[in-house]
Amino acid sequence: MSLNTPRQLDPAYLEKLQDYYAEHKVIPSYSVLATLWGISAKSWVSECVRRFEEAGYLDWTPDKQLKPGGRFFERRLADSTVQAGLPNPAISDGYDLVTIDDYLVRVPSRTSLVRVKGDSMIDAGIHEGDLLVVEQQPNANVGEIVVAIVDNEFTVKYLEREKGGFVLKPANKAYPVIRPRGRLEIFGVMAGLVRRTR
Amino acid sequence: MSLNTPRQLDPAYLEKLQDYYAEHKVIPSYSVLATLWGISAKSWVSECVRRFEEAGYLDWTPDKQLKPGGRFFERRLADSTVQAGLPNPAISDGYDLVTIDDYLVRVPSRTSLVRVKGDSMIDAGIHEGDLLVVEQQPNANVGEIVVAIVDNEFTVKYLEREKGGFVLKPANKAYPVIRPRGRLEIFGVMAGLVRRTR
DNA sequence: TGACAAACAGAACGCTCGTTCTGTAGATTA
DNA sequence: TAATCTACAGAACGAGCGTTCTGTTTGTCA
Repeated sequence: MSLNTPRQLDPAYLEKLQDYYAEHKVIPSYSVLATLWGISAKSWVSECVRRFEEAGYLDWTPDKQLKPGGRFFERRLADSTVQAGLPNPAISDGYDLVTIDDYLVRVPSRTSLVRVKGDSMIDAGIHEGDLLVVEQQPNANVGEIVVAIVDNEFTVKYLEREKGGFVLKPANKAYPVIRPRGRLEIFGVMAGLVRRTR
Repeated sequence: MSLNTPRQLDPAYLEKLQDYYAEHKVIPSYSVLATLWGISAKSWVSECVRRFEEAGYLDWTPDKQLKPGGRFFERRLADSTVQAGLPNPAISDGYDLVTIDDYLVRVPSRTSLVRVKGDSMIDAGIHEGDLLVVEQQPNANVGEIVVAIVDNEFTVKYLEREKGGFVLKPANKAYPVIRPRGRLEIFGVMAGLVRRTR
C-alpha cells in the first residue's frame, strides 16, 4: 500500500456529525463525538477527526477550536440520468457536490432575499411565499425579472420597454402592466429562487 | 428598580459574536470571547453570556456546550435591504436566515439535490433545470411531490391514489398519468426547490 | 498459518475550560 | 455625602478537554 493511499473515513460518522450540527449549530467535544459515533476511546475520535480535517470536512479556528471545514456543508447532487438501480448516491459516480448558498449567491454583499407576495408572476414559476434571491443594483436589462419599488412597496415583474419608456409586466394575464409615472426605481435583479415545501 | 427590569445587554457584543460565528460557524470559548469583546475578565464574560442566554440569543446543548439560541440568527431582512426612510411591507414579515442551506435542509444526511428534466411539473412551478431538494425516504403521503424511480430514471410527480393503487400524476395536462406495474419505488419526497436564473 | 496493518480500547497527563468568589472604580439614587 | 448598584478586574479551583502512548482485536493477504 502506497503512502498516498487516502485514509478510510466512515461516511456514517460524517452524517451523524452533520445531523448533530444541523440541530445544535456547534461541533461537539471529543467525548460527545465518541458517544455520537459509538466509539469509547477519545484517541480514536482524535484520529477520525484528523482524517476528516485532512479531507476538508473539518477545520480549526485560529484559536485551535474545531469547526466545520469547507466541504462540511456540501450536498449531494444527483443527476436524473443516474442509473438508479442501487439508489446509494454515496458510492454512485454520477454526483457532484455543491452548497446551495454557493450555487445561488455570487456577490454576498449585494445579495438579499425577498419574500414573494401574490401570484402576479405565477407563469414564471414564481409562487407566493417563495424567497427571491436578488442582486441589488439600480438598473437592469430588458427581459430580466426585477424587484422594483412602486408606491413604497416591493414588486416583482419583468422589465420591458414600451414606447421609449420602461414598464413592469406581470407573468399572469389577470394583472395589468405597470407603467410608472416618472422614474422607475429598481431595487435589484432576480438571480434565483428558493422555495420550501415541507 | 423592580426585579422585572430587563438586564442590559450590549448589542455590539452580540454583533461581534455573530460576525465571529459567520466566519467560523462555531461559538468560541470564554477566553476568546473576552478578547473578542475587549474584556479581560472571564467572570464578566460569563455574566454577559448569562444575559444573552436569558434573552434567547444563546443556549446550551444537552452536553452543556454553549450554542446559538433561537434568536441568534434573527435579523430583519429590512435591515440589510431597505433604502433609507422607506416603509417596507413586502419584507417586514420575517427574518433573515443564516444560510439558504439551513432554510432548506433539515436532515443533511438524508437530503440530496436532483436536477429537474422536462416540464411535466410546470403547473406546480417546477421548471426544467431547477434543483429539487429531496428528503430521501422509501414512502410518502398521497398529495406530496415525490421523486420516484421509473425505468431506471428519476421522475418528479405528485403521488396520488387510484383504485387502490398508487399513481404518479404530472402537473401538466400534456403528460399522461404514470401507473407503475408492480411496486412503485420512491426515492424521496420534495422538501424544497432551488432555481438559478442568472 | 503467520505477518502485518487497520480499527479500536484504556489510561495517564498537562492544560484550558467555565465557575465562583472577592475587590474596585464610576455612576446613580436618597 | 453616604449608600447602592453596575460594570468590570483578578485570582483560585476543580472538572473536563484533547493529546499521546501502549495495548488488543480483527481482517487481509501471501
